[in-house]
Amino acid sequence: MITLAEVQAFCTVARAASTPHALLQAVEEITAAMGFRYFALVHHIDLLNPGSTAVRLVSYPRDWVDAFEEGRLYAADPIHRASHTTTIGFAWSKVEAMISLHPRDHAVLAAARSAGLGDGFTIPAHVPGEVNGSCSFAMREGEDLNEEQLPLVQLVGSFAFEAARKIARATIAPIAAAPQLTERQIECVALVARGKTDWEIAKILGVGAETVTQHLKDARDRYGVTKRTMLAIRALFDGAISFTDILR
Amino acid sequence: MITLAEVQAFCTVARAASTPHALLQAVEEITAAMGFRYFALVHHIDLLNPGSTAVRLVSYPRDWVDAFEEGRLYAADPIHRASHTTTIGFAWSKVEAMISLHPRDHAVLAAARSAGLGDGFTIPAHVPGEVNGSCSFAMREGEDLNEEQLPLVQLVGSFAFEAARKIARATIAPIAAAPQLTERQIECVALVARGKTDWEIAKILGVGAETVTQHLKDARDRYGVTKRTMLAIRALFDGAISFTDILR
DNA sequence: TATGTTATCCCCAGAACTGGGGAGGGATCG
DNA sequence: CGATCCCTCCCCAGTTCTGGGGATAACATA
Repeated sequence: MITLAEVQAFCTVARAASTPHALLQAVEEITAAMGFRYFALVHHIDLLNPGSTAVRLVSYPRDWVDAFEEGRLYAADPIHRASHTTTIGFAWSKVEAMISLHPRDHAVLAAARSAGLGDGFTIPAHVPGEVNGSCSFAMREGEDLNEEQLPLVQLVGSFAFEAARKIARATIAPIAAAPQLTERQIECVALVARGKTDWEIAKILGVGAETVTQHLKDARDRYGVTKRTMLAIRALFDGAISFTDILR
Repeated sequence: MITLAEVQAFCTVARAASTPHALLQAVEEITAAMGFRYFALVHHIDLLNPGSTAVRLVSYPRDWVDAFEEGRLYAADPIHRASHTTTIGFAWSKVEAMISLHPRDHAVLAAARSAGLGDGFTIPAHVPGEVNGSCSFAMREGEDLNEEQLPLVQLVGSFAFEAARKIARATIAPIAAAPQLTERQIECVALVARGKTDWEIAKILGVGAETVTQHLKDARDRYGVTKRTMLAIRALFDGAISFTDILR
């Protein structure tokens, strides 16, 4: 069982780390201290993309890393998907309660098990306008998570990710600087996201249809997209609109 | 100085809380136990919006809450802005190092101080596709933060926010059970979400354009929606596709 | 064997979106 | 006062979606 003091010490070391290697070492040490065997500290993007400068520190079994990359699973991994639905850490055994699993997802999880991964704990890391990431710690198969210390594991994960983010920040190209939409544009986009046509939006807002078309034209321009679908999704992604605005 | 055991106890209580009131009480207690005077657990959106189902638990000085709402500061608050740039908690005194402050921001901070707020600590809470949020704890003016326990404060903030999020979500009528899309349909929807036309998707998948149109027709039927924008957003919401698939 | 699901392809007509162009009024800020 | 931004409205041509109606073949399953 790790102590709070150890976590704080790790936090200090991680904050001071200026190279991926230094951070890797610190994370390796604390991973072992917490009783885990493996960890993965990653941004959820195409790991095969050669231009990628994202965060990536991994100590998973070689077999699994290979399978993961060759199968391009970074896009399909149910653990990653689950991490997009919460702000706090979660045990992998609880994933089924968080998202609905496709047969394909079960296959991914089975593949991970057969590569030697047991249960694990993943701490999500989201920053609006940046690619999402997470920090995961895993046991060998058959070993059990120590429920008691999961809060501390979450702290470690958060600090580790932030440290990695700080190191990589200079080189990561943001998806795009989030442009600011005007109030009217946001209202229109929110209604677009609810499947309304320009004409319907115009009726709802009490303006002419041409005006709505114009607002959406401007909004598309700001995001540099050409389709209203992309517009809605980009606005969703950086928080200009939210699911709670849309689904009621 | 609060202990880890107390944090864990709070976590259990918060997780079990089913009403805003129950959570409020728990947060109030632990706020005092941590040596803070005030807290604010909020989604960063228009607090005046009556239809809002957002998280909002606040115990700030009355003066400040009023000023905040009347001035519509939720959009401009530098603390909120700063919370959009990180994944871990930060002391308000460090905000200047995180974002550049306009004269207007200094005015906001000065207003907070004159309402009786001293230094504080804010834990960001982001979930892709939801409005951003944060959990803040504040001292009275003149009192100092206890640096030692900030990691634990961060844990409390995270757990509190997630609990509030869970409660807020439960009060919303649950969306119709997520229909399963076929693999091909999901591929098409993922590409729709990236702004592709049917013709482009057909080229990418190596099939006829009519086929793509058909897949999307079927997918729309399953979700019971009539617009591809809604289709993409619904698929995003229940995890059939993820931002990771889209923004790459 | 019958049934259901999935994936593939085809046609068409009307509705909706997109990207160009333009214009006037009001507010704010230096 | 000029510059800039925001909101409002208008026209047009071309592209794209959407909702109908079909079809065939492969595959699993009952």
